[in-house]
Amino acid sequence: MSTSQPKTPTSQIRSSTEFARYVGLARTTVSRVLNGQPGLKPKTIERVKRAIEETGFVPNAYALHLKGKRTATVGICIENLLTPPVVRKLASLQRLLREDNFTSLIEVIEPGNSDKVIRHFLSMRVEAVVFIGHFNEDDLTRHVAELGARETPHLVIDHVGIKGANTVSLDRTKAMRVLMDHLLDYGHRTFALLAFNSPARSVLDRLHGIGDALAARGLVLEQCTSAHDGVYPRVNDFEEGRRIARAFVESGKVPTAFIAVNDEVAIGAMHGLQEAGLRVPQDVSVAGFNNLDVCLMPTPALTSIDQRIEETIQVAQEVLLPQLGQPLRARSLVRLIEPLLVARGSTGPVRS
Amino acid sequence: MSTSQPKTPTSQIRSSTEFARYVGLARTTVSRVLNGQPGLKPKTIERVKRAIEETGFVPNAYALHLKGKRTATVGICIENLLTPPVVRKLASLQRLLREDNFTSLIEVIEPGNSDKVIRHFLSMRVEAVVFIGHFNEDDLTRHVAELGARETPHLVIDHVGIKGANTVSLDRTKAMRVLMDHLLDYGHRTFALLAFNSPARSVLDRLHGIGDALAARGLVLEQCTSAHDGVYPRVNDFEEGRRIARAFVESGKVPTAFIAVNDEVAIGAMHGLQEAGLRVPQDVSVAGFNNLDVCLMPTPALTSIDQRIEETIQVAQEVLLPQLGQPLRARSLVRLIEPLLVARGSTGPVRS
DNA sequence: CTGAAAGCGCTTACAG
DNA sequence: CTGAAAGCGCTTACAG
Repeated sequence: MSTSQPKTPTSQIRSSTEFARYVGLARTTVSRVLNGQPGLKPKTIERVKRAIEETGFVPNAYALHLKGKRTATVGICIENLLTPPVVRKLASLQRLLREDNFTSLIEVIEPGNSDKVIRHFLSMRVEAVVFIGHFNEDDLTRHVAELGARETPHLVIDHVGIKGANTVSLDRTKAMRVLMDHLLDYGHRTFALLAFNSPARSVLDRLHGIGDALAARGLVLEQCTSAHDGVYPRVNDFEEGRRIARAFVESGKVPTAFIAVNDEVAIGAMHGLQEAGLRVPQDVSVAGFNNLDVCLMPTPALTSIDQRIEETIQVAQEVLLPQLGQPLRARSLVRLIEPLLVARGSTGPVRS
Repeated sequence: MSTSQPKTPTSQIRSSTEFARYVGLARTTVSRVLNGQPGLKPKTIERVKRAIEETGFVPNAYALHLKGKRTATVGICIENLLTPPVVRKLASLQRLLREDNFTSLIEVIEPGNSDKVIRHFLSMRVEAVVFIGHFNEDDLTRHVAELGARETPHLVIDHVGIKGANTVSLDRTKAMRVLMDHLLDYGHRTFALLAFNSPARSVLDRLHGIGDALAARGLVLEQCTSAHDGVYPRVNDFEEGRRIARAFVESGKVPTAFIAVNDEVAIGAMHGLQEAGLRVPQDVSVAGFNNLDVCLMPTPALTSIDQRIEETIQVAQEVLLPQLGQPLRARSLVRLIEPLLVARGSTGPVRS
């Protein structure tokens, strides 16, 4: 019976009872082998191992966890907009969790489904919930409170300003201060803001950073900056950047520095400006945000802000893992990640 | 007791027993309300509903499924390389599954971890497994066979040629035939192949398509095409495209049409060619693959092949859902998706 | 070193 | 319309 037909797992065996009968041992013994407990005869272990290969038996996770085993599961909510930075954060986090033998449950939060997702996570008895990206602030605040009441740890990545939330985020305000200082040092005093017309907290924080940097030099945001942002939904960020750049050119008032909400808009704008005969960076400087691969493509390459995603996720892990299975910490914790300015050819001294 | 303090869920309640005691009903009754079974007094239903709000009680999914409820879970394996098309397929599929009240378990397959992932899926008693992208062919074949032996349905998206696998994929061979016909009709007879130096089945299929299209006009692949592909690992596809384009220019033998493995390489190449003083499409035509947003960015915009991802996922759903909970179908099924050529300014008639 | 018994949190016949 | 009992597939004391 236990000879050699290892190729076709007998799919009949569905429970440890059947499996134990197949091996000819008590369920208890089998369970102990499966869990690597000490004090088993090598021969017994060998028998069970071989039977697993023969039958392809996989224990039922639902019974395991019902019986008190940790679920070792973390629920991850990600925002609707699957931009490269969000995907990279998700992938990095999942990898780190898996290295610690945690499974992740991943759900995209869309308008109106966040309660359902959280309930699902709770029913799966996740040991923590992580939010990556930007969400409806009220929903998020409510979920954070509910998780707290259930003593389930949570972590909010990227969305700052949520009451009571443990947060890890790029310091977006500082990011823009750093970028502005870079441009101000080059002598720029007039700035085009491209596609910053969003009420999202992440964008507002960045506008604050811009304002702070200007204020530090005695300048006023409203006087130094201008915008021609579209009001329609953006279909393609590249196109949008080009469109806005053109609007500046046509208006006849072209600032010396263009600051875009992201790299795609920046590159679109750069193309728009170059098509209008302006030279980058001799006539205008252009800067993006996120430091995507695409930054290396235009000529000159695009100056951008790197989110340091690996570092963000590293910190996320350091903050999250110690909380799992522990009594909930009383005070919430906010960690900000230092932005990294990657200066390339698209920004330079203002023409005198 | 059941007055009004709805804000603070009493996190103590962790089981239906405790919950039933709280409401003052039998567990059976509570269970029936939770499952929406008929024949309950409205007042009873009301009582339970209110208690749920008061306590925030969420039933334990592990007990539910152990007791025989369907897990309504699908395992999704995605390839390591999280390119935009892969992410879009994943997101679309998960959305469709959720609309049918299926939960998805998502795991990235990395070299050597696929067995572990499949075991995890099996232990979670998934009702099907979906593979998105390209994987080690032997692993994939083995997993497909194992799932079959366990009567668990599966679906392979994108990876054609797996024995016994239910497959939905873009017809990559045809995609290249269509693109080649487009270029051949324009009079092109010399072709640069950019970054097709991969042994992946998806790339080989595309090379076959190129060969077929040439053969149909009495031309021979080896005589019409040339390559300067790098042997190093690619860090940045844009840079790689530019580098390869430069190699062609420096070699002094510049084909009239450049066909790239993807949009990023194509755009990099286009920039490289333009920087060398060649005009697109007057001097050279350039074509990409995937029809990403970035295609609209260069001047002229990039001709590309659209994978019709929504259609792919739609078919995936139509093929997969009917299999769930059904006896396993004997013959495997292969569906190919028609590619869509999106001709833009980067391709044009060959200079006479 | 191995086995029989209890119990995790649910649902589902089966009685009342 | 509601309740007591059995059982899903495991693990963990507790005996032998």
